[in-house]
Amino acid sequence: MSWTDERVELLKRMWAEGQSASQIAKELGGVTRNAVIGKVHRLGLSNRAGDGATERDEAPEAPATAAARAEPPARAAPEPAAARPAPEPAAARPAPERPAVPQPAAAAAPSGNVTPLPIRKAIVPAGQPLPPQPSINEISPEALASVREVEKRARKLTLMELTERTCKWPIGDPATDDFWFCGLPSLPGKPYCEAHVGVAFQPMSARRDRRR
DNA sequence: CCCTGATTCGC
DNA sequence: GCGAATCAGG
Repeated sequence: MSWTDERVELLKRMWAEGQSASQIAKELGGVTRNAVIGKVHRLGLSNRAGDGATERDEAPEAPATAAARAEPPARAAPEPAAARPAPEPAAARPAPERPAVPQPAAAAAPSGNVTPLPIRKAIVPAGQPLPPQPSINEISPEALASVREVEKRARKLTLMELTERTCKWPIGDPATDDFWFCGLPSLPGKPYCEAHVGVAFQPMSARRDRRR
């Protein structure tokens, strides 16, 4: 692959957006992250400060990583400060036969149907109606216990920190600050860690049997 | 280990 | 100009 105008343009765009070299390489295809970095330097783009405004003396310390900047988006209503009692992380979640839950970017976790959550009733992700929500009793007690335990050790990653090898199980309420992704090592080829795979993927028969 | 960007240097 | 190898770091 060569650096065609289009590819260079895409590179510039993504780099400006704060995408990492490896992400850009993946997107472009046919090049490694090294190639991307090399190109970035040759193009003189290495200083990701973006504009050239004011930046004299002293590096901005935290160069505003992608993760840092990507955090805030999903806030619907401002909800004037006010002391919001910390909602405890919902423990139980949907357990669809096929993974209907987080799908990387769209990950708008349906808030657990276990904890009512104060104030914020429940922000429906928007768009289509939610898929049938499996009730808590459709999940085996063992899996549930395992999940509760594991979530205490979650790495609490933000959306942007997820990779192909991190568990993408959402924890907490996306409408509050108590929201993150599990982030523990995911099972090879699976989107979740062992514990979360346990509640995400279940044989239909097992679910039916447990159902009330 | 996973990941990041920076630099070097033979091609 | 290109990018693998390497370095330095989180």
